[in-house]
Amino acid sequence: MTFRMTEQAYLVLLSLADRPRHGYGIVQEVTALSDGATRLGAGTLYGLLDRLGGAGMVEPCGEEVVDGRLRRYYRLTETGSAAVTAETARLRALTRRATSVLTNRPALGGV
Amino acid sequence: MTFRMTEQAYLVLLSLADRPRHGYGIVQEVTALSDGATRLGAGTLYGLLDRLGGAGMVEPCGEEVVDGRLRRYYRLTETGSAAVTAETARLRALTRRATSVLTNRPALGGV
DNA sequence: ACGATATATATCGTGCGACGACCTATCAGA
DNA sequence: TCTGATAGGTCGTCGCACGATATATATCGT
Repeated sequence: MTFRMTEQAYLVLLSLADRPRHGYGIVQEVTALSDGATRLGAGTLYGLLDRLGGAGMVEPCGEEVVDGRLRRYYRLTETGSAAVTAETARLRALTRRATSVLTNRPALGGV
Repeated sequence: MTFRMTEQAYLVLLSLADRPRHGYGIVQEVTALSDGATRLGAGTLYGLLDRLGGAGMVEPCGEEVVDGRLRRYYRLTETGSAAVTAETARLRALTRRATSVLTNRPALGGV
C-alpha cells in the first residue's frame, strides 16, 4: 500500500484504459502516449505491474500464445480506472494553473 | 547532469516562475500550486535545490533578514525558465491525449 | 548462413531521489 | 511558558527507475 502515483505508473494505467494489453504491448503504448519521451524498461514495467497489482489497480486477465510466444494480459480494475481518471483531472488542473502562471509573469526571474 | 524532471522538481521550478522566492516560500507556493496535494519536506526541497542548481536551472539571488530571520532567495535561470515552459507543454499534451483516451473508451476494462 | 532487430517474458543490482526525523533559531500569541 | 508558524539545514532510509542480463522465437537484410 501507500502507493506512489509516479508518472510511469500513471502511463501504465493510462495504457490499459481503453483495453487490456500484454507487457510488451504496454511498453509500446506508453511510448506512443508519451510521444517517445518515456520508454519503459523491463525492470520498470514488471516492478510497476507488481505494485499496481498490490494496490488493486491492475489484474492479470488470461494468457494467449501467438506465434509460439506467450502473451500475459493485464487489465484495469475499477480502482485502477478511478485512479487514472482522478490523476488525469489532477494533472489537468495543475497544467491549467501552470499555463496561467507562465503567461501572466514578468519578463524573467526578477533581476 | 542527467537531471531527472520529476513532478517535485517541476513544481519547484514553477513556483519560481513568477518571481524569486526563499526556501520556505517555495514550500508554501508548491502547496498552493498543487492544491495541498504536494507538501515538500525539507529534505526534498534542499536536495532538489542542489540538483536544480547543478543543472543550471536555479540560482541563489541574495539574502535578506526579516524579523531577525534569514531569507535565502532563489530564482530561475534562462535554462530553468525554458525547462518549465517545455515541461508544461509536455504535460499539457499528455493530459490532452489522456482525456481523449478516457472519453473514447468502452465501459470498463474489457470483461 | 549469419547477425541484427523485433517480439515477448522475467530477474537482479545499482543508484538516485523522496521523505521523514531531527536540529537550530526567532517571533507571535495563548 | 509553551506551542505553532516562520526560517534555515543535515542525515538515513527506502522506494522506485533503470540498465544489464537471461531466455526464446520469428523476421529481415546482407
